[in-house]
Amino acid sequence: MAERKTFFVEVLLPLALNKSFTYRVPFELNEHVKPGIRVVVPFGKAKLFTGLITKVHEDVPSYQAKYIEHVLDENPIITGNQFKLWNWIADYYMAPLGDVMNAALPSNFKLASETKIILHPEFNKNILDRLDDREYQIYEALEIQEELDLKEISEIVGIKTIQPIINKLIGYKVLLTKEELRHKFTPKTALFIRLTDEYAQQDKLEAYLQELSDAKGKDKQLQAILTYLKLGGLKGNKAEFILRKRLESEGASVSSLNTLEKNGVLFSDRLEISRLGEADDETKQRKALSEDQQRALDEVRTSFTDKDVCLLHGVTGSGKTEIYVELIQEQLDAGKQVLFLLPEIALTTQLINRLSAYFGDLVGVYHSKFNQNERVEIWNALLNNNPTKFRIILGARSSLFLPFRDLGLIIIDEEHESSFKQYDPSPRYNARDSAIVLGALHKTKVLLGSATPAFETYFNAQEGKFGLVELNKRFGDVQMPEILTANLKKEKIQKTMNMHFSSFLVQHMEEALQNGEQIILFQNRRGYNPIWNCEICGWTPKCKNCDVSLTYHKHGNALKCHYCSYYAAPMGSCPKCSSNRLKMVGFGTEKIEDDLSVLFPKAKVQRLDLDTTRQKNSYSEIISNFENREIDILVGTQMVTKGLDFDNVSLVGILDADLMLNRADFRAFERSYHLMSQVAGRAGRKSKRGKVIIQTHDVDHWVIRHVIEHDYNGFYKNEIMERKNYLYPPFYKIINFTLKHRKEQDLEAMAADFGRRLYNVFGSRILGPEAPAIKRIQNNYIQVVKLKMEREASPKKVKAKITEIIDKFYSEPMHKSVRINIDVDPM
DNA sequence: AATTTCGTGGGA
DNA sequence: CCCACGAAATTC
Repeated sequence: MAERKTFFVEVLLPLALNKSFTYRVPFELNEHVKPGIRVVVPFGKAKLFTGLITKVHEDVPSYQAKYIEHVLDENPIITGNQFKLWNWIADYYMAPLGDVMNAALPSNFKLASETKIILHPEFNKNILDRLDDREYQIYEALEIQEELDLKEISEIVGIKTIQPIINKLIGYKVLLTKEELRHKFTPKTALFIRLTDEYAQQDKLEAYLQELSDAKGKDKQLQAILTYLKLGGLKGNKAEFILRKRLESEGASVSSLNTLEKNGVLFSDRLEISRLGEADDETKQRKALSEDQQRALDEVRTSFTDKDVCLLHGVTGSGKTEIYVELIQEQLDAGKQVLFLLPEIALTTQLINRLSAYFGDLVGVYHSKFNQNERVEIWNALLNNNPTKFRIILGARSSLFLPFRDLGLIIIDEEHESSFKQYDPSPRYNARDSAIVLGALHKTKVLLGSATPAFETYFNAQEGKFGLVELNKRFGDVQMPEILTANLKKEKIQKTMNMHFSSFLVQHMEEALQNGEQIILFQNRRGYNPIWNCEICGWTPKCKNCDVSLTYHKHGNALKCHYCSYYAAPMGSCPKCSSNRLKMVGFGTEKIEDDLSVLFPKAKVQRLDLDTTRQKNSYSEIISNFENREIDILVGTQMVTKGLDFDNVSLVGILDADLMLNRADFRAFERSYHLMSQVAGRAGRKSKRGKVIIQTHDVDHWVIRHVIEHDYNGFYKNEIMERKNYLYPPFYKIINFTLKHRKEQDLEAMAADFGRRLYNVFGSRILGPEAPAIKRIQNNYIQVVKLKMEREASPKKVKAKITEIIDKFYSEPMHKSVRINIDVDPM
């Protein structure tokens, strides 16, 4: 018999800790432990966690290690390259590896136990007399609920320290705790309907149809059944389930379906649905490339011969997608996988449909709103390198964590988008930059696409680090839109403003509406929502947890905080001076919607922002309504700027350019340029040159001038000098340290101390500490310290120093209660 | 991160 | 003296 070895494993747990934990392997599992395999391990007093084995070894630790409880996988669920990427992200973004794992694994893979409290099975009613009020309350709640978690119990009794009470009740044998491994996932279902077995019989059905058509007032029921049959509900004698929604949209009335169900003709059931495999039947023909596109494609290929990353800089509407399609096809033909990254909101749009039309089932969509089963399905298909499924992954930033086996190309569209950077929760990684690292790990080329490249990217292209290919013409020689400014300063003096609309804009809107053309209005989001203000004393309602004014939401008639869940009812009079002169100031999209209904009572107006798209499908619904021309004017935030192509939009209005230009942020101009030219790109497609009107007080602003002339290059040249002079990216790298604490004074003192320690090492590269514009969020005060370091500095050395300083700082007892968040390359 | 343990100050 | 809370320690 072979020698019995004692193995230990390093297990990575989904916690924000910078270390792994050592567990002992029971002999019978010796054969099953390998790096990359998930295990269930006990943690703390009674918890169970799923963790990932990172290493198997025989080094006996100095403490008594606990045993692994279960092994969950036969084979590793992550690849070596994935693990390398995790480590790179953890190092570069200074995030705990556990956080990276949390971001990387689909939540279906992560099981964590939750402590549940239940009644003791041997519990004896006699003991109830000995319970006090609180204890009795808990008992009572469990009689009703059966199972409660600690937080719920704490809410029921109204105090926070419930552990002693629970322990006492456990001693009395009233309660028990139960540790439960639970899947966080609930499958998505929808209502389906089919004929009952009885009516699925040919003769029975025919007789019934005859009966319906003879009887009076039953045509709707007849029609409902015919619709069901038309959609292929009956296969021989077998009745198939059909999506109820689909029947309804094909003309079966809701009430007749209900009646038929009541009469035992139809039978409905909730079934699990997946979004997989619903691609269009017909595969579209690929479009032939224009001369310009062909040239760009050739240039991209040439660039890839000696550079790993290439920037495709093509104006909106220049047809970058067709070039992507060619490059994807080439990889597919070579049997390789392709990763196509997009900003989250662009994912729900037409691009998916277009690519699915080209590539059918080979496209897998991976993004946060999609169901977990599907994610695991995609994960496993990639892990097994399934040659017939999901060869192209279309996804938001997290899809870069998938287990690619044979990656041939990475495409990042809308590369400049700030949503590629994750802020909360940690890891604060930039998916574009991480994807370039992923490309290097796989020895794969990376293509970045944008109409308005990020400065960092364009800079790298100019320096020759990345290849650069330009597409300056719109596809089919559609003209670039004509951009005009509306002079708010002048109109205010001449009193020709109508609410927030200049007469210039109104006039063009009228014209467009008369021609039956559609309009998009863009309004930057937060900070511009309506707030209340007392005209007499200037009082404004504030959030009680955060240092912000509450904004008014007509929907729900409430004053809400954008940073926490606090809300308040609108007050009739000012609580400070009791006047009733409370007025709304500022204008959000809601207000604009109202104003429009006054200005253009006949036009159909629709809002597109976070509020109106909260429900899952409302976004695509609004978009398709707009496409079908059921909406005349679409008012929206950033959302209207993203990759939407509409044929009938002749006018785009930017309601307030000044607000974005005047932001105190070194990226304010870059962002303004991006936003303005992206929205402008929505105007005018095939037949007619579009018009864009920018409302501003400063019509001669140099950024606006460059937008008008569609001159990215000129804008870049101007702005890059500023960046250089003021030591900003891409010349310098920034790391932000955000300190949070409940007490303002303590925080200020600690932040000053922390800043001083950094200053002692990095000198004038340290800025701050400083309170941000919003200095308190959810009852925590905030201070920010910035580090600006030379691009040439060694990130490894800098980060080692930072880690040293932070560790030292935290080792001093007085600093234990402050939290420090690190944000590398902040956006 | 999420519990468990520790320390302190208020209320009877 | 006890109890509730917040801070600090601990997790293999």
